[in-house]
Amino acid sequence: MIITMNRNQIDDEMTLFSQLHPGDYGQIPPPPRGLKPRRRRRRGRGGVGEADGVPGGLVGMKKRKLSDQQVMMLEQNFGSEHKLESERKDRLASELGLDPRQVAVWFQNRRARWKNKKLEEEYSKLKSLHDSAIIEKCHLQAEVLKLKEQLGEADKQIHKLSSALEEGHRKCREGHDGVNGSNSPSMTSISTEPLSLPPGFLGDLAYELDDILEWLSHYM
DNA sequence: TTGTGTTTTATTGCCTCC
DNA sequence: GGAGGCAATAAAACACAA
Repeated sequence: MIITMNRNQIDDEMTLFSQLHPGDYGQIPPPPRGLKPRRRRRRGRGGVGEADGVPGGLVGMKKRKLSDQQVMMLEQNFGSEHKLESERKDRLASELGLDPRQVAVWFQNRRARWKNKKLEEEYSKLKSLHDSAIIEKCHLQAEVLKLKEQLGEADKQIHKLSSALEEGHRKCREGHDGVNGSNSPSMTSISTEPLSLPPGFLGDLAYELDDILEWLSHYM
């Protein structure tokens, strides 16, 4: 898997990584103060073939792949400890018939690979967390929508109810103002009958409304 | 065989720590 | 100031499709 990132992304990842793995060997150094643009280095295969001044004594050495045996041994050592003290480096080098510098370089590159792998793992972990958070968010949004619809419906019913109450009230007043007699509408005509609330729709509120209606029929 | 992409080995330049 | 670490990068080695 190839991840292409620009410098800023990499820096962000590094920061994240160092936060997630504070104890890991690779303490990411703080951003260099007054970061100078890196000087483009000159190359020239002269490095390897130079007669002198080449660190590690790789003079005249052609770049050569390490044998499976050597790699296995190095991997074993890396597995037990990612850091390489100079004593171990020299011992390993002589055991494997390599230059100590080669051993150091191998560890260097191996640490870099290990770090990249860790980063990729961390990335996939965070990505799956992010994905499930997105899904959860969708569910919650759908739920909010549903609840809003229910709320609108409840508002309508409440409106209906209060209109019915008002109507009852009005009729009641008319009854009182007119002749006390047979044609006065009784409070029992105020009924919640036309209100077809879904069962359990208003919950406890429905009981309260019944109480209110009863109370009104008593005192009006 | 050859072009192309990936991996591995090695170098360079900079930084930190002792 | 030197040793050692790291990022960036070059270049050899390797894998593999066309």
